[in-house]
Amino acid sequence: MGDPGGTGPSVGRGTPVGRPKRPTMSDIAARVGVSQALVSLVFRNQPGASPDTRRRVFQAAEELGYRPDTAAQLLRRTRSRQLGVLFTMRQPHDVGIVEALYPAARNHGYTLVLNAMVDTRDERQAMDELLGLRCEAIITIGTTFERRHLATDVGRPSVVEINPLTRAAGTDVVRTAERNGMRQAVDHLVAQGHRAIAHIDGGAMPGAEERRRGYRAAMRHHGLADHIRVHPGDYTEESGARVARGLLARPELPTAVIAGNDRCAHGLLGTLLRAGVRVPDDVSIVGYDDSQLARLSFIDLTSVRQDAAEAAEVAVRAAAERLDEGRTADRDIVLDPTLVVRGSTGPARTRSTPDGDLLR
Amino acid sequence: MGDPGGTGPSVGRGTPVGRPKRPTMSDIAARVGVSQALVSLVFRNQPGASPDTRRRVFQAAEELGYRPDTAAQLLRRTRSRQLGVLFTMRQPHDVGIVEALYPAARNHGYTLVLNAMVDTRDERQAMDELLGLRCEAIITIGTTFERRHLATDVGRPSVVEINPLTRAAGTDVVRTAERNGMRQAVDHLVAQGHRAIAHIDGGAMPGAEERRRGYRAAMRHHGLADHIRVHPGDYTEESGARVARGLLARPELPTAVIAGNDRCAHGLLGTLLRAGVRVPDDVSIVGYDDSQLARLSFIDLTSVRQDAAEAAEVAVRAAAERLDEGRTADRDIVLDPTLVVRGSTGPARTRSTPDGDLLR
DNA sequence: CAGTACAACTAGTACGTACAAGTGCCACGT
DNA sequence: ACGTGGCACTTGTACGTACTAGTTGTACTG
Repeated sequence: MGDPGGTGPSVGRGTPVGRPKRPTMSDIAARVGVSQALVSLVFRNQPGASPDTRRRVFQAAEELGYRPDTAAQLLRRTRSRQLGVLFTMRQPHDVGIVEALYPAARNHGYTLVLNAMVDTRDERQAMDELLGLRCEAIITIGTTFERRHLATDVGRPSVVEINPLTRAAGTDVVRTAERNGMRQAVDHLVAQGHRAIAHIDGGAMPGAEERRRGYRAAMRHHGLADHIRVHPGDYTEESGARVARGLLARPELPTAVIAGNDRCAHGLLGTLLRAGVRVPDDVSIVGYDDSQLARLSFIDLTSVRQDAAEAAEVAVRAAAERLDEGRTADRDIVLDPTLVVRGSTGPARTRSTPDGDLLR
Repeated sequence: MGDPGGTGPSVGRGTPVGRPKRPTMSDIAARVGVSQALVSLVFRNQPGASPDTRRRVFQAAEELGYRPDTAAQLLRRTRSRQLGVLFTMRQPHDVGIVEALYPAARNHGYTLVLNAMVDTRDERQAMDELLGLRCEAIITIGTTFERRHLATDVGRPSVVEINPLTRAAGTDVVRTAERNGMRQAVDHLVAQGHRAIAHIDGGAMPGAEERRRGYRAAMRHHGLADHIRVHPGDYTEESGARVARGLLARPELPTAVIAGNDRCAHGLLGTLLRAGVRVPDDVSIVGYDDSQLARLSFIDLTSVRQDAAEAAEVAVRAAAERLDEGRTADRDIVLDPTLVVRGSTGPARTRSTPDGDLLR
């Protein structure tokens, strides 16, 4: 703490022990008998070197075990063409987005620099590292991006937020039409005869508030305002499990539950199954994200799909627009989700208890 | 492909559009009225600047929104003190190790550079990026590290492999005493009266072969050679699900199954539960890794714990020994796992079918 | 045959920082 | 008065690459 230089063993502080220094372009140049500048040309694949020379340069590079020095390249280049990615590794859907970012970035001629947010490092620190590496733009995934992290406006990078917690001015946002997604989920359940449809919300997690509102609106639209039940939760399995235990303690289960995300749905599903509740015969469950979890054969979750590849592509394009085309106005990009129906939803059960509700 | 310079829109190729260049140490120096070298001293927290000057430097830095340029630092410094991490984001246990690496690296005065292996990028490419960033050592987690990726021995970085697929010469290895872990798992089950204990192996995944052998040895040790059943699988949920379906199709289930890892156990558990099999009453299940999955209340998996924090700490220390203390001999560090008993294992069921086997 | 165009190259410098080797100044001791 | 030592600071250079502005040599044009 408060030790920018880092604290460590003093032994060997000066030079990595016994490590020969790596070959540079000049070494290659000397070996081939040309200038360093020409070697640089060859590696950048630019005109100005004969085919024969190119071959010899590549061969010498191979023989010497040459690797371009990214630090030097970054320092010298006018553009770094690097995009920083701030993300968490614990949400399967976020991981999917990161994976999709690689090809998307490549398509636009950019390189990614990952920076995971883990408990032991705060957002500020992660951000600093990315900026230190000259990232031209930062893409955040599902994080609380705080604008104050950027000390001043001088040299401030572009920021694109995917599914952000809160929307900040001066940034582009790529988000899902949560209202639409919730509407599809409720429509689907209602079409199957469900009326008592509960929702486990995501509390203060990204997108949770809109999903909550979307759920309420969709329920009202179907004249089911009286059946609105929002159970507080978050985006973890345990929140789903906790709500499940709460529901089991009551005399009557809802016939369907829409979870805040797939992990939450997983916890709900697992806990209900353990308690002998049949899914979807007794209770239908809908998840959110359509992450890999939802697709597992024994989970087989109906889920609101957010297309990770599309979000990634759109986010990179937004960054490219700012960097390459000079756009300065903020963009708010809303992607439409799609309900993917699987085995966790089915027709509403006929209530067996003497209750006023009728089937359908 | 074959376009090292990257292909992208030609617009704005030269300079990020409308972006003022970031402040440097010289800017701070000019503002405070000192030399750039002194500013450098201040940031490195080295002696040679008066308290008053330090304060003014920091203040000017704040006002200008200065951020140190990592590229320039890397280029100039004799040591980068960076460790590259090659990992996959799909195994919860591996994610746990990555998280634990951050504090471990900090303790030894190192910084981490992450590089995720995703389907769209091969190992070779990821490796090159890390080396380009001057990482002094590479830590791989559960990957097939191929030595040929390092073109020559010149400037070759140290490599520490955590749970590698195959052991390569010239690298340090941090691995788990799989035999020991399997022994504990089998001992535990046998103590509960189990005899028909099956194993779903991890196929060609890291550590799988040793776990398989450990299982066989432990079974033989208990005189249960006749009950050895190895079902081929891998480290995914679906492999566990597949084996579950296979088991269900047979007349008799084993009374216990040891899965190759937690994800596999999860698939097994989920599929069995769905089929009405009670766990642990009908079948006991043991996982491997003790990842977050195992700890979920509705999964509650008895699992062989590999301590991620310990593995991370030991791996960083191994790298530091080579880099700071000049060790050159390979080290093979074996960590002992611990069985964590949870609710997925219990006493063996009494067979209800007319079968020669007796209880216990 | 002079002039020109082009391919194939080289020289020189800048990027932002770290580090080695100074320089000036003041307090101190004798 | 003179040296001595330490503090606070500066100068100069190097890191490895990219990019601009040349400089050759050769073939081609009219």
